[in-house]
Amino acid sequence: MTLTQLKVFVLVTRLGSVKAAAATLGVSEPAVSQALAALRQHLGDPLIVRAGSAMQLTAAGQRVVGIASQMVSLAVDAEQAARASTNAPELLRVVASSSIADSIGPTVLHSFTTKMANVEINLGVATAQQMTALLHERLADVALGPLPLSDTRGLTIQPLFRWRMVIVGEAAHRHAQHPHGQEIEISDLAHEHWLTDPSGRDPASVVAKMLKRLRVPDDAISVFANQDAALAAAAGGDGVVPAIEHLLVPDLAARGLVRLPVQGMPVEDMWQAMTLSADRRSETSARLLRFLASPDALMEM
Amino acid sequence: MTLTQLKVFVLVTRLGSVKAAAATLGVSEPAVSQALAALRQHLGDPLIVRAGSAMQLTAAGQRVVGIASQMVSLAVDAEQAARASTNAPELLRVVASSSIADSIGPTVLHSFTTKMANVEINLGVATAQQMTALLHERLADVALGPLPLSDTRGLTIQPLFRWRMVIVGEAAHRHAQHPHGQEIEISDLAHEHWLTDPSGRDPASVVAKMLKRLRVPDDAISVFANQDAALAAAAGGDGVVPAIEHLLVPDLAARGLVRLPVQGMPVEDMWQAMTLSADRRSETSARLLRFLASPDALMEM
DNA sequence: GGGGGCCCTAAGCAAAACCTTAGGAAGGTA
DNA sequence: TACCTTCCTAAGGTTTTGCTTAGGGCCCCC
Repeated sequence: MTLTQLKVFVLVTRLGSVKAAAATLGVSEPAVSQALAALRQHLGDPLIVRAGSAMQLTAAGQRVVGIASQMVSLAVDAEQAARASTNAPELLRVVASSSIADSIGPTVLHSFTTKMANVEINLGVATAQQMTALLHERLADVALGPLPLSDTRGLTIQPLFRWRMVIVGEAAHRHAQHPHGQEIEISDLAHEHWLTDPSGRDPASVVAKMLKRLRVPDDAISVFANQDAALAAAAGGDGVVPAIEHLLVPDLAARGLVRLPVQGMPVEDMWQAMTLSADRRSETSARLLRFLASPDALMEM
Repeated sequence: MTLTQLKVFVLVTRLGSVKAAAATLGVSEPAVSQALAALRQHLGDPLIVRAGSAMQLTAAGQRVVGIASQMVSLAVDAEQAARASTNAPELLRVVASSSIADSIGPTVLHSFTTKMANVEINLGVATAQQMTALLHERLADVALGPLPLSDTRGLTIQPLFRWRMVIVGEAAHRHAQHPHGQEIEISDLAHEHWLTDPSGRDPASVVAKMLKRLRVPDDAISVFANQDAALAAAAGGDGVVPAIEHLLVPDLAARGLVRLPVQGMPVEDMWQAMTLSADRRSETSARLLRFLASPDALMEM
């Protein structure tokens, strides 16, 4: 029984899937499956079994998962306690959606570290579902992203940043040719090829919700490392991009791109900052949230 | 950071010595020292340092040891929870002094398992100081032995068995020649060679206390695997044995041995049964203690 | 009944954990 | 000063973790 095995078990339980736990931990699926197998053998119980499409805890699993969760949490406590007692910088583990990690995240977090003495920030990328799991298991301290679809009980959620989604295509795009002032329907774009950053794969993101509403098939969606790469592909005529307005460079036209005049666009959405509920988060996490709500931080974003 | 490393750290802290922790875990001293070194490096703090003859926790060590202790305890909980949920026999880890483990321990514990359905007992040997550490860190459930010299706060202690110590030597021993009815002084035996079972090395035992009072040097004490082996050596004229009266076979004379007529002998002593305090011990541990206090168990012993 | 998604096992490998014996360093003690 | 106890490091070994890719089995859904 190792702490790694316990962490894996807890994550599989919370996410309801071996595959999701593997993605969250950034390892392959067999890695998770084997850690689970080792724990199962050690404890002499399957702990969690497939029940149709979901997974279900056994009786033993139910009792063990709470204990395992405490142990994972205490392991974090131990490391934090040691850091705090040795004047080592406090480590704040922040996870953010791909869009945020590629845009306002680094800037505003760096600004926070310069204001706060002796704090070190670690920024990772996750989906909204992963964020809730990572927060609950104390594997992350602060999460920045869209409002999760999953249960948010036990979390403190605070508005972070209001942004607007626009659709960008090549200047030569047929839908860019409409007479000035005339808008197209979003449904006209249902059969386009769509180019997104990794956030487009996050079911909680506005982009993914829109693509789902349009019933765009998976093979008509290409995921790029970031929005800029998607825009570069769009300039080559590969498709259209659901883009974050403030991330668009001013010289869009120079790159052969235009905002498509889609009705209802831009769509507004709000990114959120999340931590555990007030009594279970660290003081520094709370300070970061307060900073993110301050005018200073808003200016930076 | 592994659970093994945490267990080692907690034991070193409680026992105040790397050497003692190694003995308790049944491994070599470097094994403990290295586990500690790995944890020290991982947490970036020495955790516990030598301060003269004792060891002292650093600030970080003080904060970490409590967390580590909880983690070790939770690991035990997890295994017990899994066992309980799968109808596997509950495991009761009993440690006893060498004398008890070689005499009444196996008998009375076996009797308990037959009375209790689905309980498996694991019997180990430890000194009194080790017993308190093992109980506190939940590495043992019940301890049977002499009253510990160390702090017993947090423990429940219950009388187990009253026994009497006598001194046995070969029939040809010069002190066996005294006129009938005339006793010798115990101090007359200060320069004898003493043969004991491993309990003689436990500072909390009556035997060790007596040898210390007589200022018997270490090289005048030979430790045997059990009392019977010590008696066999005594029959060969190797020395005298501080023996447990009820463990003496009736045909002592046939083996060429006699009880030496020492003044003040036999000395009475009480073995104790110990667990964590009532609210922190398992129900089965409590049942074993109740059983050990019952007339049935007393009969067996 | 054929895909497709998800979980598992197999095989192979690198790294870490964990143990040993041998010997050095640092402290208290005679 | 010399010695002894205790802790640590060094060197070398086996075992366990933890990861990968490859592929088999099961279940749901069409």
